[in-house]
Amino acid sequence: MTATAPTDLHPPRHQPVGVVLNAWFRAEARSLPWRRSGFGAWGILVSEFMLQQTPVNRVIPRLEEWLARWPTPADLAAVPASEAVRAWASLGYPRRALWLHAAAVQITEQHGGVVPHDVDTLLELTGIGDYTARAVAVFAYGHRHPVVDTNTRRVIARAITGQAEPAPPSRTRDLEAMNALLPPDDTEAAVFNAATMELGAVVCTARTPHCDDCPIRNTCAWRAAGYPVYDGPRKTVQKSFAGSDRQVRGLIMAELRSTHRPVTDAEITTLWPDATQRDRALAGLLVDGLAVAAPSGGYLLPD
DNA sequence: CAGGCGTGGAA
DNA sequence: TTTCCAAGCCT
Repeated sequence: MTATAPTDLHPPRHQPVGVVLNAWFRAEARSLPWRRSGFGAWGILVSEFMLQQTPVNRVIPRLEEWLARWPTPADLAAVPASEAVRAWASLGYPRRALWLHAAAVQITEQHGGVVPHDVDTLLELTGIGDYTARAVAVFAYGHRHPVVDTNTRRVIARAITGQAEPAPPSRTRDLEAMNALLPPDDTEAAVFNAATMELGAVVCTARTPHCDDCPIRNTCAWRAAGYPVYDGPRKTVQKSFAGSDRQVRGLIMAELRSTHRPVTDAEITTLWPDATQRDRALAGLLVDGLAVAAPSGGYLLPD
């Protein structure tokens, strides 16, 4: 064996993070439906709606069913919103089903049935915020923009800033931080956005990060600092689900999804013992458009 | 801008 | 058991 060359003793330490992460992503990324070539902008859009606050493994079966039934925005726009809410099943946050249906109508009526390309146009669609607009423009159409989600914020906080957790989200600051890391090439930038999210999802996870398996551990600022504990402001704690208005809303929605007939007040009464909370939950669903009063009495999913 | 909005799996 | 967390958005 020959002696190790000096260059091997001092490998490049500042290879752009994008180059390293993209190579890792191309070798290690999970195979997910929306990453298949030719998946289509509509499929990407539906997947992004479903993935808002809902884990990947729970989304996949609903997504496949959804796209088999409604392969284009016009297909979804042609059915009542109630069908979207039923197909949403128990993914949670059923307002998203309503918003996705509304977006399909907008796309069909205002954009010729084609999912818009531009971030600003996408932002005008119901239920699409800054993350989803950028995700669609980048992952469906290959445009070069920073895409920042909760995974991205955590990866940047650790690998770049050196903190265990990100500070509270700041749109301007977060986008600038990601923009500074974005590779110049459009395709590489899109892959980098996905790779950063993937790293946060499977390696640089919230609770027990797998730092030994991390492709950028050698340049990670958090690791270099000795993994300091987070000392910033705490995230607001969510009220427990049991006994919450959310739980009552969920029970009523499950009942509405279970039938095409009006659900009567008597049936709703059996779902939850506390009348005040029941009334509050039902009123909220009516305001949100997830339930409507049936002409003959009782309540239905919206048309 | 803080709070509300479902559901279920994992630690 | 309880708590945390999961590709956010809207008001």
